[in-house]
Amino acid sequence: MKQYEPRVVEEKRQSIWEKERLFHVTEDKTKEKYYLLEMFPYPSGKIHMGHVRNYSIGDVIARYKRMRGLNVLHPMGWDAFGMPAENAAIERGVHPATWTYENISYMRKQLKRLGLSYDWEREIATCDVEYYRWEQWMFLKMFEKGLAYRKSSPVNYCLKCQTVLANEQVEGGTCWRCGEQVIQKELTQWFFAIMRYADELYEYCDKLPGWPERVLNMQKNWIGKSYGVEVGFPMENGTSLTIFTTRPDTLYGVTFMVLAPEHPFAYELAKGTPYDKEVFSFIERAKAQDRSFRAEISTKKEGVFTGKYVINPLTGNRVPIYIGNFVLMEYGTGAIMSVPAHDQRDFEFAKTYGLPIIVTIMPDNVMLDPQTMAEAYEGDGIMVNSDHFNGAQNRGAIPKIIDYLEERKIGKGKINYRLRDWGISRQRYWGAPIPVIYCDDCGIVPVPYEDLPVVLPLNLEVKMVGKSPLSEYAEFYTVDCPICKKPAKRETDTMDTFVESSWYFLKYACPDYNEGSLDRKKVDYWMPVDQYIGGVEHAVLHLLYSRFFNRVLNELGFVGVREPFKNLLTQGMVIKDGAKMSKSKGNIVDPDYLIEKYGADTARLFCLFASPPEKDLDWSDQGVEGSYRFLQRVWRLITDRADELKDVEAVFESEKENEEYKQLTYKIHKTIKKVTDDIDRFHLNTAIASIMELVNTIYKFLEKERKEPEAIRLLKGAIENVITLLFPFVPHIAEELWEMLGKDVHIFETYWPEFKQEYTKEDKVTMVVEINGKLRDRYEVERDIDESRLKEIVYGLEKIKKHLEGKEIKKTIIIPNKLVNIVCA
RNA sequence: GCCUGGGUGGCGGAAUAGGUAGACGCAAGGGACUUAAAAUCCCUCGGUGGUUCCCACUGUACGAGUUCGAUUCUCGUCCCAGGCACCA
Repeated sequence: MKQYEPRVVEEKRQSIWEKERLFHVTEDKTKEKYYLLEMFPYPSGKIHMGHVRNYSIGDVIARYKRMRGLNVLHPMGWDAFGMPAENAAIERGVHPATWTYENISYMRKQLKRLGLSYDWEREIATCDVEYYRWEQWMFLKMFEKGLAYRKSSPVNYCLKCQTVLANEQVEGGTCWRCGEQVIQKELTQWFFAIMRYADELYEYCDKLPGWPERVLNMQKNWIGKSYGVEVGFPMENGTSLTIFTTRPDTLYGVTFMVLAPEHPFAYELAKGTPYDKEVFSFIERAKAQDRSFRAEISTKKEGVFTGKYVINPLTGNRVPIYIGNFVLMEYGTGAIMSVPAHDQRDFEFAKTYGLPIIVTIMPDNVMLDPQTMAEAYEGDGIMVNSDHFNGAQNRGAIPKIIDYLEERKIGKGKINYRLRDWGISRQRYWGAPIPVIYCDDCGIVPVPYEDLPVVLPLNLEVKMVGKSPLSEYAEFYTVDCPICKKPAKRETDTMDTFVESSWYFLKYACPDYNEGSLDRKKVDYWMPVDQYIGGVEHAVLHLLYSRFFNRVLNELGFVGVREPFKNLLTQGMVIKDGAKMSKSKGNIVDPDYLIEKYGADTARLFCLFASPPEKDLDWSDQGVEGSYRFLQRVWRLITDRADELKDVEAVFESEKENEEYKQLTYKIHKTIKKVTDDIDRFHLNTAIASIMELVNTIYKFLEKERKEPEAIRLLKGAIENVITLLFPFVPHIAEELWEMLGKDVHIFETYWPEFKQEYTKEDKVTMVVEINGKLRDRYEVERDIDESRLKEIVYGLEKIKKHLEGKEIKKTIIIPNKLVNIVCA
């Protein structure tokens, strides 16, 4: 018997795969296509367990789909621009490009060592000029359409990373990458107009049945769609103050207005009034407050009276205007109407500043009295103090009130979004240059298409200074204006790296295409991605940006589909000792060590078996041992009798007279069915469990000496199935064993076993016998037994008779082939 | 506060349409083989109690409900994880 040496087996199989270009695909119209994609990694140095897990899951699906005859595109590449490369440059004096490409080559080797079935001929790295030049090209197209624009606005800025961050990249006031507190800074930046797609991105969430509920929920939360109305409150100077509210049903209860300190009217109103000084100092104070501090719920709500009033257009009441630190300029109109009776914040503000409270919604059970109310009533009820809306249910009245406002031209129904446009400028070096030139005379001038790419210069030294390296490098930024030819300056900011990952899945379809950004024909053959697999941490970032970018490219005519990812699987994290595996926690397991010790097949098997893909995986060294043990057990099962089995013709079903043969036949077919169904619904852990069961059954079968030719043939059939079913999970050992049985590996690559329906159900079933829902006995009968015959048997059972003594049977419920429940008094 | 998920043995996890709770694996205990160990193989393994080759009761976070029957459906409570949050 040959010892199981994973390393030898795996290196042998991998070199064959590589030599035969087994995973290379081309567009084949005669076959059904299947685009399987896993989120590409950032080349940080080495792969980690999260990658091993993600890519193992993907590889099972890729290999399984290939075996089922689909034309599978399974690519891999590198999200290669980004900050860590610059940090490495600063810390170790190595150029970001060198660092990145070295990491790529090491990590590529690691992924190959895992036996992942990628078409490496389609590999892309986003830091490659041939990649980002087309991104610059897309930027110019977006600029033409007004989808890329420049504006000055307060932006999130991380002092440690020395760059701007998009809203999506700020987590609880801290930087998503380094965890440093994010500050607000007024800067002129480039933005992508993702808000134009806010509604569609929101509404399409309901048209993505293949996405996890959780992710769609997160995207919806992020987009934050809310229905309401904009209402103009006339001011005494003749203009009007517009506010946004989702609660027009409380309009009759407005007792004051509040403006954001940044509101253009804020200072204007107080000017020249006795409140002038106080208002001015309040605004300055509020503006100086840190934004994340101001956004804290616990921060005290403060305000100041401007000395001016508006008229409530419904009641004619004169209502004072305040300025408050809790009103946000970015949301709605930067001004709110305040209804202290029905909004807790307004209530607290009113109490502090002694403002009146008017109740307009009355709950069913209590009478609200403004004098005694201890808090705002935010629930539903009957409208009161509301003129001709009195007596209406507030919820039902909202559309009618909006109609009423629109008829009188006081207000207009409006939908507001929380989503902001995507700020893409980064004051960093290691990214794709934004292809724009600034000319004193001509203004913002896009780089002409024929001048692309704007190449990121590699011959400069990267060191940590306050500014981006490019802004210090005259050779880069000194340029003549393409229009007037006078000296001008090139943009020195680079694009957010999330731009690269917003379209890489399209480039995989045509990696070598050079005549334009994308080869529409090939893109249309492969898109959409049939299955996308990656971590849930990108639920709003990458996945939302990609949905946006794909729409833009759809409108520009480069891709036929609107949504890029048909099905999404978000795999859980890898946990060890109760915490996410990470260098800082010191609880990492190095994939290299694991592969060295147990081999790639064991590493893959453990990751797949220990928990279902979407859940977190609890790392267990003993669990790895267990997976290794199982593979050795399979190895022995075949190698111990390979010679004996080699020339035997396998059968997958055997005569019904022999009970043991029959049982094994059933087990074979039931396992094929179970594994097929389980892979289809991503229950990879239970698929493996059922293969283990089949192996256990075969060992049981072998406890008796098997000499009859029929037994040997059936044994071979069972073993062949173990190997084919295992193949997507542990391809190296499976192929090796397959070959040992004298079989052709090439057939195997495209073969998935079929089960016979008749053998997935045994002809004898164990019926459960319950009395009043309590299990009392079990009994084996023929499948589909006649009901009256069954009752006769069941009533005659000793244990049942004992329990039924002296009781009257009221009815008997029979679930065919499962259970009998006798209901008695 | 709002919106999603989730809570099952010592542990990771099964139970696809309301029908045998705990598949499969890990750990643990016992045994076989061995001079010994490793490896391998076999047995036991939710809890409590008993007349202990068997039987009873109990058990899927907690409390109700629907049902002949609930881990699964409904309502309420508690806890955990994630998202959003002074968003008007």
